[in-house]
Amino acid sequence: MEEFLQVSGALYDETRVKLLKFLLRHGPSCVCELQDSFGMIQSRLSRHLKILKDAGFLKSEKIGRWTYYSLKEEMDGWHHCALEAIGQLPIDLPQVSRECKR
Amino acid sequence: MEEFLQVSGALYDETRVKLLKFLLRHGPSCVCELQDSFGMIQSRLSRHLKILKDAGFLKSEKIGRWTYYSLKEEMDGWHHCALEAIGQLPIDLPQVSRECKR
DNA sequence: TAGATATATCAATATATCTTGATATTTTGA
DNA sequence: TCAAAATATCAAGATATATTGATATATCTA
Repeated sequence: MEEFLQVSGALYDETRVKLLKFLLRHGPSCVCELQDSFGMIQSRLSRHLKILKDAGFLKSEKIGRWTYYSLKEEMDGWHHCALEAIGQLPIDLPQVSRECKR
Repeated sequence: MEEFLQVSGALYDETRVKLLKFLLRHGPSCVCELQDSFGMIQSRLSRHLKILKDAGFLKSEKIGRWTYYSLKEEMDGWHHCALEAIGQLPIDLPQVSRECKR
């Protein structure tokens, strides 16, 4: 039950749904890339990514000073179904923007 | 998006998940039956049923002075998948209790 | 018809979640 | 080695949601 609620909670936020859809479309992205694309302040973004990761939707990999977030490969039916539904939502995503200095 | 969030929000509450599972197992139930089974005060229960109904999980039928709630027959994939996940949750449900005087 | 039952809704309070700004940590490159 | 960049986390205030108790409405039955 606890895990089910954690997943539902992760999905109950427009920002997080958009992040999932963005990663679904554009693949692995570093935090600063998402930050620039969404025009979101860093602490807020970091928090939402953590929630999505803790709920089992994302994995992260640290490379140098960048952390790349992407969708987990292995997911159970419930997660998978959620992503499917999100993939079909008719919402506008921001353009990819990379102002981070690498 | 709005509807997706409404559904996620409806699922982000232990009480409501239990209600869905109860109705999944026991079929149509009147409010007082649920009230007695769950030992929940009436206003609280009524509120949660309304949220589940508004989110597209339940329908209600008024018969005499009773209102019966049950799962909607027609549901999209996202709703359906949620119910499937809930059906598999290993949680204890209350015994069916009918103290309402009919 | 009056009283009891079933249900819905509202107002007030309690609790949880989100946002922002500040701070801490790690890594890189000059 | 030091400063800047990338990221995470924490504290405080703002916002949303849940719970309770009170009240309103409709229906049944004596």
